[in-house]
Amino acid sequence: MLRVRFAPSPTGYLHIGSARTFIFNWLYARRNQGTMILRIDDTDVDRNTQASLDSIFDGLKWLELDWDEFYRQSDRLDLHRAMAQRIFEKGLAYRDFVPAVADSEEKSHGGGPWLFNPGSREVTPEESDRRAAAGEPFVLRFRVPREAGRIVRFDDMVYGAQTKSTADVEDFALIRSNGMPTYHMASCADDLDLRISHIIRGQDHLSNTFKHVLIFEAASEPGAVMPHFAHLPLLIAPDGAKLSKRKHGPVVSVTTYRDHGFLPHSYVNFLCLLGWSPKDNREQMTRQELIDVFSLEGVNRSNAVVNFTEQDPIDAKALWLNSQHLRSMPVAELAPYVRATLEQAGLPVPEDVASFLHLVDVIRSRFFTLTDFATRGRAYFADDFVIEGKAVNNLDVPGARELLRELGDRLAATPEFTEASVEAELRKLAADRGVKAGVLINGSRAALTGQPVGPSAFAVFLCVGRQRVIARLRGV
RNA sequence: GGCGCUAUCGUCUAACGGUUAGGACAGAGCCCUCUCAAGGCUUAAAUACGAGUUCGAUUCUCGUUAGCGCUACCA
Repeated sequence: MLRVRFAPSPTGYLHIGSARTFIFNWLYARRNQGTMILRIDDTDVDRNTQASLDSIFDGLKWLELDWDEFYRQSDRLDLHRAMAQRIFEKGLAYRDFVPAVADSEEKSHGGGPWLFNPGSREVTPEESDRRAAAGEPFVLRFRVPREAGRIVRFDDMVYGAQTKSTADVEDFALIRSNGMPTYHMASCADDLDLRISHIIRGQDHLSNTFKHVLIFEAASEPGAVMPHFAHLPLLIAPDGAKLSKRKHGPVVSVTTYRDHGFLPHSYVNFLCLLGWSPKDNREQMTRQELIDVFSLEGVNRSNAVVNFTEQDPIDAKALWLNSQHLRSMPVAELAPYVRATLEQAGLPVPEDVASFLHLVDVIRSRFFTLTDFATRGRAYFADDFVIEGKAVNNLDVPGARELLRELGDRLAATPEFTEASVEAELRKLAADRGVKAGVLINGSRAALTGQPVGPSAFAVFLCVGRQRVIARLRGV
């Protein structure tokens, strides 16, 4: 049975890299009828925040991503400690009574890596037990094998065969002196206990995996199968640095894209294209298509740049992809998002469903985000819109306002109100007054929508509705 | 410093020894057109560098350089 997990630590908002890790896990699970597990890795009590946890849930909810099982590590500390104890009893871990050094530089300088505190490995079991019983604090460390030539190896489904000499692996901590398991201990214990079959996570854990292999080997029963590993390339900033809120601002948070009016799925689609490819030049894909085609073989090995600037936090390709989805998805699927956007902006939603769908269908052809419906599309829903500068230019064409008012009068005098009838009326007026139809067409668009650009003008007349058209033209 | 990973157009990527190195976004131009998008066409743009293996390297090997990651009683 295939089981994957996404295991964030609640120490910040939901990062877009984390979101992508969730998505790849989720896609892999859904693709292979597996189980998606959400596990909150909250063993660092000092840094955990409720706000961060909320942000994770909010982000995943917005992206419409779900999971089948939920755990939090703080509920499972006994399991972690028991597994550490088992490793200790096998002699594969030892108590280190040396206090933590405040400055970690102290450890590592001097050329080679820091491996362990001198003497701590050699403390006799009797002395160790005695000092522990006396209440002396200690950190439980893994006793990394020190025989010359000992190699740790594993196969990564993305990065291939990996090896590392144990001479380069330090005696890492399993249990802190305050009794809390470390990330490595808790993560491995849970992965084992939850029978995770594939650990799919960021590449920043690639070198940690050697430690995890050591823990798995020490903690599992003989013959137990180790999880498979698949590491994902990182998402980085245009300057090559890791994305960080402090340095790069809001681009790193999924809420930024939500607030910019992205469709959840199009953002998922965009994230998928960072570090993964279906290899057939397809870019715009539905969620089902993504599920059908996702595979670890398609995952890249080099980091992917999220292309933003200080002026514009949105990657141009993400915006393009959003517009593609916005314009091509079934309008009935889009409508609820538009409805929510309008309601949030305090705009009334047309009651008649059919005409609402038609309206959305017409105006979405020029929009890029959901936000556009409430801003550039405001005049379709409310009367309190402002006429943009460039649109004003269209009205300021000599004679335009008079003509538009007259058009309003003529339309008021004609009961028929279809694209064809409006066009006929407008062209007739232009011919009667000897002006180009464009003056009336562009002027109408400006007067009716406040926008210099938009859908075909005659479609606009119908979308705005007869009453409003007449009122707006006459009031120009 | 040590160890690990990575390296194709500005960006995302395709090409699992033989291609005029393909696609997409962004850029430029043209067409279409009631505006603006969309769409169509065209254009500019890349194999980090150096060796080696091979009849032939983007592709395999080694080195250099660069970037990233790990090197915490963070995750």
